Amino acid sequence: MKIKVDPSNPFNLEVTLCCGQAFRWEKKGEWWYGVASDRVFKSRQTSGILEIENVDSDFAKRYFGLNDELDNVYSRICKDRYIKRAVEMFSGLRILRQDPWECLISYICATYKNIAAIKHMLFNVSRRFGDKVRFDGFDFYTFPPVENLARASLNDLLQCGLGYRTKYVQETARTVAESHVDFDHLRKMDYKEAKRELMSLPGVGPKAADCILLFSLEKLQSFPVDVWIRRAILRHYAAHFSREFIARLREKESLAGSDYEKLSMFGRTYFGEFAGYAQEYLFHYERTGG
DNA sequence: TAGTTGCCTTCGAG
DNA sequence: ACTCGAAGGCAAC
Repeated sequence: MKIKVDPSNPFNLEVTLCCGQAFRWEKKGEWWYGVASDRVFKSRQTSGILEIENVDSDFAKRYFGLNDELDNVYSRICKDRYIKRAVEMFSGLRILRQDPWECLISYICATYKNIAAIKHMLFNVSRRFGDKVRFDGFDFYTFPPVENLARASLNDLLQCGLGYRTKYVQETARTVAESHVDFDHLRKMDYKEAKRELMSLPGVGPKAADCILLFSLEKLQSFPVDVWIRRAILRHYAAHFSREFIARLREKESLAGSDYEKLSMFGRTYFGEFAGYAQEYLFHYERTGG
């Protein structure tokens, strides 16, 4: 299937897949191969044409966030020169709509890890506990179904390189397996309620919850704060906070819970209903050296 | 080459 | 309530 991408509603496949929101896409030749839910599909983009194969167009459009009106998003979040620069540089970066289950486990694994290491862990988990799918002559692995991780032994999980996250993954998988987590319900709940619910799961703090809400549960106002966003705020948005607070932030290695909430709340109120979009542009801009 | 630093943080103890 | 340190291991420098 081919989709026309015109400049008034841009899409940039490469940036969207490389900016660190999803961890299981790989480029082979000129095609990007991905596994979302239990489908393997591939995509490539040349100038104004986006090609997608092996999946229906409704799913692909939703997954790639193509239903978001980016001109509207940009006009809402472009509040200052710095975010404008980030938006211009990475125009067409979109928030993916990932599978909530995979997203949940991914961000439990993501704590205190860099992106390369996260990819490595999730690849191990998928290879060991997922199903093998052959496509275009390559082997892919679906993300493990809930039951597979709920049944997994601590030792098997440990061998995937999860470290201290092992028990969080197992406990969370068991909680989901006992159907104590309803993702469709979370999607309908408001931001604060859904966040509280997610944070009741072991291994899910405020940062992980914000990522899961943004990347898989349609909460586009969610504003995850990691070390890069904290850096961006210190450099470019310090004037929005008190002198003492900024001084404290510069000294501290890690964020206290209340400090996290203060920064995240700033993002949500300053950038508005699409704060999550602003966050991804700032994150990518800061990480790639601006 | 080998060592160090840092990583899209969370949890639990004090 | 709030601070502080520990927790795999990979990868970039």
